[in-house]
Amino acid sequence: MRLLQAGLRLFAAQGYSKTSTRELAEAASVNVASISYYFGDKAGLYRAVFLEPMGAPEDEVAPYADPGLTLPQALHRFYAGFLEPLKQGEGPRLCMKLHFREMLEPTGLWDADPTFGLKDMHEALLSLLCRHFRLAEADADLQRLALCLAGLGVHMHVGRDIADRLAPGLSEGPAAIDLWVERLLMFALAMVQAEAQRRESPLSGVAHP
Amino acid sequence: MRLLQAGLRLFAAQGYSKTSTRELAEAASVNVASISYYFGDKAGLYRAVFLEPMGAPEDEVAPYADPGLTLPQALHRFYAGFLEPLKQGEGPRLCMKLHFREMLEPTGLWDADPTFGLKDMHEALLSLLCRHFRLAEADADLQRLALCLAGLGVHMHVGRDIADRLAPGLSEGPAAIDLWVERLLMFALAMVQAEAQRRESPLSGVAHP
DNA sequence: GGGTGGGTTAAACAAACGTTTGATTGGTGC
DNA sequence: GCACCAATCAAACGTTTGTTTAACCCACCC
Repeated sequence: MRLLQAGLRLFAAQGYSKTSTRELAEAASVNVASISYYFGDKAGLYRAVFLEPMGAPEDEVAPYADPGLTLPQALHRFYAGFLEPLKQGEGPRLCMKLHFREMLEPTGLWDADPTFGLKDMHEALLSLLCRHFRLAEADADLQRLALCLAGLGVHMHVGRDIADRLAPGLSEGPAAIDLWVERLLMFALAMVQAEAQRRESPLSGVAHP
Repeated sequence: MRLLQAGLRLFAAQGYSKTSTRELAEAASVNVASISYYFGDKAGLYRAVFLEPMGAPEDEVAPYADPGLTLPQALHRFYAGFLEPLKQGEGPRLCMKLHFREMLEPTGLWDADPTFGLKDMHEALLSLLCRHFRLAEADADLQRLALCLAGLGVHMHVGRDIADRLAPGLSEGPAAIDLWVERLLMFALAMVQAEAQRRESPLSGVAHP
């Protein structure tokens, strides 16, 4: 159905409310009535676009939740999986963008659970860190670390357009994305190590003015 | 003018296009016509709300662009300045949110320069890193590092709501924000150090599967 | 008191919105 | 040939949008 493609493209590009039904219909080269005919209404089309390409959400988590992996291995899989949509065509990229857009200004779709699969991801990240730090339960500082580690990945998606203007061409092509994964992993490991050092000698905070 | 307050609140909360003029007028307890009377049109009110609290943009950059500062000092000022709005009332917080919203889906206000003051910030960050790494000019890896450092700060603003759901109470009160600044600084320094090590021995990449 | 002008108001405006209608099409089974 | 079905279409629906209109109020000045 061409409406799904047009919906993904337009909703991801300009948001839900700025996209009119007529615009959608014209972009898909179909009649306006087709929207309500196939999806009930505009919100139905949005729902369909939003939920369609979502397989099992645990597929996202599984690769790096494996307890057998070392920390660098797990984090590498984490970032590689996170940035993988950037390597493929514009389809998966737009899909990611749409999801992050929904996250930043919910249309009410997942009002009940605005954290979506994010919750799972965060918990997987936490348990991974718990294992590494040999902690039974995550404390506040581990939460902070986990949020920053995830933020590194999220930032690559939501800030991509701006980053491309500030430093053009840094995400061009699959090879560039692979390089990003490498760097993110390096930064992430450095952050984990810094947190570990802080835990050993809590007073090692850098002297600030 | 109550319209400015209502505009800030509503525009920041639900975006430009989802906020109607009648909603704005009712929230401000004024007549609908007042919007065009005082601001010309809805876009004028948005412009006023958006630009009003902006002093000189170089004030944002100046504190940490000083070449006399050490790297930890400069980065501390950077993050402290970045998160300071979070410590104040909801006014500055909403203002920040509005600006980041504009960044993620431009209404056309700064279409000419969608990077806004971000460009200045990024360049200041780059020159700071250049000094630290004794580089004449920033290369791609330095750009990547700068983007990640900035992303750490940006993430605190755009991801605050979601982070609060994933790990509630981590940003409650000025003391918690100060702690965040400390941690972000620690992570940032760790990332810079990791990049420095990588530059010394380029092959020190972690073995990944 | 009468006029002046800024501020406010309800009402109206055209345009765009999401949605529905009823007619038309083209293929399928009988 | 005829009935049936899903699919598509132009047109119209009623509502909401942003904006404008014209009247009104009230303090002020000559």
